[in-house]
Amino acid sequence: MKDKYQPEKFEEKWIEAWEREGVYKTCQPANSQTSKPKQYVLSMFPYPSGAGLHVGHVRIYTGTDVLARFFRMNGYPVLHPMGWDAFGLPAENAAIKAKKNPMDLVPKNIANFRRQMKMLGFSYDWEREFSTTDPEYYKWTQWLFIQFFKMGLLYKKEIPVYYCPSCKTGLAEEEVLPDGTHERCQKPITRKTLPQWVFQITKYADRLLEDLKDLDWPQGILEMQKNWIGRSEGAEIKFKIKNQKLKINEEKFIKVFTTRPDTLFGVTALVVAPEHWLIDEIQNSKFKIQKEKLEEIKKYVEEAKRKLDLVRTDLTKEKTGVDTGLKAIHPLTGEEIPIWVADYVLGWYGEGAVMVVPAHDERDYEFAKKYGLPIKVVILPDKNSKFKIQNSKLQFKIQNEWKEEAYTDYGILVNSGEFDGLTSEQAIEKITEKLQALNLGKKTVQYKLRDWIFSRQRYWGEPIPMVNCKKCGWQPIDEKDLPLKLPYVESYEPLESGESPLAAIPEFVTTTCPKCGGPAKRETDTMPNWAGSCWYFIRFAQNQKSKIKNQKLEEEWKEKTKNNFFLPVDWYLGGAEHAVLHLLYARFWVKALYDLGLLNFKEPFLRLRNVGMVLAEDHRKMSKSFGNVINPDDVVKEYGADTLRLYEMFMAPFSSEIAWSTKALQGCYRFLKRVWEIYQKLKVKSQSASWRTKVKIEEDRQLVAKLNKTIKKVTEDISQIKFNTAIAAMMEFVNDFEKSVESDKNLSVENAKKFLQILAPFAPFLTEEIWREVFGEKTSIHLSIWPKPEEVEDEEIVIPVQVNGKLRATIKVKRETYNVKREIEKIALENEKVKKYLEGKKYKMIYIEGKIVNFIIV
RNA sequence: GCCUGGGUGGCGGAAUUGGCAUACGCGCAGGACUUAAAAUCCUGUGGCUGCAUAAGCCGUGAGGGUUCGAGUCCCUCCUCAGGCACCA
Repeated sequence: MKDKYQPEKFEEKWIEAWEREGVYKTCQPANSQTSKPKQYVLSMFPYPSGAGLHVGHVRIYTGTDVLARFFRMNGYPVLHPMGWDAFGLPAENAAIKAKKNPMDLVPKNIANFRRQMKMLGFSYDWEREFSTTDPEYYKWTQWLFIQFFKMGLLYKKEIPVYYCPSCKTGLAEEEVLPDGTHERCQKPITRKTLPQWVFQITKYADRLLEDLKDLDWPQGILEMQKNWIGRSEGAEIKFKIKNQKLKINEEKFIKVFTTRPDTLFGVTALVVAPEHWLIDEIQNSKFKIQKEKLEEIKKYVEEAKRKLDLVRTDLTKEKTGVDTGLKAIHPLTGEEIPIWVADYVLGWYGEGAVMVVPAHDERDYEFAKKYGLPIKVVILPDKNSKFKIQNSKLQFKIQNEWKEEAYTDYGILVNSGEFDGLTSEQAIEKITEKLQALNLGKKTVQYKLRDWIFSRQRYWGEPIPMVNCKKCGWQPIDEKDLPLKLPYVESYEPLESGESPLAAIPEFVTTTCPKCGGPAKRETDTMPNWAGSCWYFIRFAQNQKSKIKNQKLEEEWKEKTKNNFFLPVDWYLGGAEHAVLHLLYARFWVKALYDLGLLNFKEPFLRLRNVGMVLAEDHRKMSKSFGNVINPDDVVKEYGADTLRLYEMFMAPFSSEIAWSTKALQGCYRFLKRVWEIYQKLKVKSQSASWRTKVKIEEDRQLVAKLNKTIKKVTEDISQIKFNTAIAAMMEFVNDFEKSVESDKNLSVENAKKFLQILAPFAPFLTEEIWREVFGEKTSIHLSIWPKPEEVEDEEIVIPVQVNGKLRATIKVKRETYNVKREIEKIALENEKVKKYLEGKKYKMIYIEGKIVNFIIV
């Protein structure tokens, strides 16, 4: 009587056995004498929500688990860890909702996540597990903050920030969705001026861009990072301000940034942003302007500053602005041009001011048309192009058609004095050179990237380890006082003042200055949820046990980290939603740590692969409110962990989105069941006949050939993250295997084991059970050595035969003759169908060795 | 508007990188087992013409091109998804 496939009967047993036997412990070769390179295989670690593991998590983690198991069996030293990203708004908001302190709630959630991960058989080295909320971990996050502060990358500044009135906290620009809502709570965002810690990521803009070229990342993600950093080359040009109130010799300039210095002669105005220093000086009466104008400007600027960038940058909105009445001097023509203020100019980009070239910039044209500014054409598509300007309307004749638009492409210069006749490319060089010679301009580079606001006015984050002393300013706390622990509090909800709840705890706030010993106040802001994930991958690799007493933190860090065997990460798998933020921040930290001499590599993640989302059966996102959530616990209970793992790897390429399909899941269950039954039959055979003894059995040669092809395919596919086709190949093999089991011919024990081994990364439970129960192995299949495919050549190969490019027949050819063209021709012509088409015709024969024959009738 | 990916049966998707299009799975149809259903197993399954498991034609978003040969390369267009968007 053969056993049925009942995963629930053995899966739990193996979870315990693997743990007891230490099967997945990280092997750190003493002197890295192994010939194979280390493989650090990492998934983006989860925020442990109360809802437990999502089937989307299961997909990423199965992906890295398959890779880790594959590399382990292939003899590579593997680091495959897991931890918890538990600080931040989601955990805190959930805690507030549940009316429980996050400090109590988070460990419960973690325990549940850990249980589910073990249930799914993920081969983590659990000894390295930690949570970003462990004081022993955030001690180091705080220490790193201090190092960054000391190197001048962090400073505190009063700045208008995005502020979420619902979450009562300041936000980074990246946390604001395009519709002006908060990415976490989806509520509208306003502006508020708050003192904030600012991280100068912009100092690394060029390196963050430059080093992308060495990364093996998805093209789309690289592009998104490039766009986000947004480098553009151009010129900075100085326009002198003319005003009677300025003293003789006192010169004031407005600087603008432009990528098109070739259009300089077409400038008919300057526009500054409402935040521009000139506007402040006008309001402080530094410049003499008409009283009505001043009122108008004040009103306009106040309104603009209240608006979000998102509203200001709404493209559909009509442009507005106010003429300041001030004039600037054109650097090359000496003409006087008006200075306007308008909110379509962004204060933070470039110099916060632009030169207006209505004829060659769409926005400027729109603005000039509305306010009747002069339009001056200085670039033509080619020498003989025609254009006309009537009543502030500009038209170009393009391909015999008059079109009303600004001409924004490159072309030939006209009305540009000595530069007439040059191409735009030439003029950009020449005009910039001339300005440089006059000390009125220079070549420069601008970035879109903005500095990173690093403060959060919330409870559930790493306390910022800084103290404010009236005498000494901001001072980092002494390293012997690290970690600065987050106090357990009764009231952890944000304060109405917009401050962190820590500000309401006098025992926390009141302290002494680490420098002078005088009275001082602690910083009460906490770090954003990104902080912990900026270096967690480093922590996993550190040998966490070695610690010499009284060792300085810097020494300890260097000892554990600098020549660390496993760093950096070789394979990083996760969702594309982290394309910019997390990945950019982590790259930034690594570069800064490199500069501090704390790391010896410059990029954290060498290979990145995205995982596609798992949608519900109805093709919508899984959500409680839709009632379409699939719980991994339920699936495992009904089908076993192996089925769930296999299904999620099989449904589509790893990076594609999939919609849940219980039917397809059942298909994977059937496959595993068939594998189970095949080996049960072999077991029966082994007891009744000679199968497991040393006596030679007759093998099915075709099946052996198929097996070796399958091993080859699976080996290649796994290392290219093509899990779906690897599984398809194994299914194909099983289709044949199943038939052969019924016959007398068969596979040898060795070969039967090989198939189990290649299936093992996907279905670790089932394969382990068979490995030990059917084959009587004493050590885990997951520590066995990956099979090498043997070259088994088919005796005959099949070659398709085309006539005039259309398939007409296939012929079988003996392997020893397949490279003899004349033989192939002879065999092909013997084929009835081919004969029919070629009878009595002249033809030319094309033969691609071993691939195809094509007869062309001439 | 700009950037990046895609578009292949009823569905999810394969295709050795220019060489038998639709592997594998789901679904569907027919059959076996069963009093019956579920489960399981077997067979078939791109479309059209045909009694046909005869023969042939058409077929990878649309149109054109290169080639003995195109899902794959080139040009033009349509369309879907994601990202960015007054960045001067």
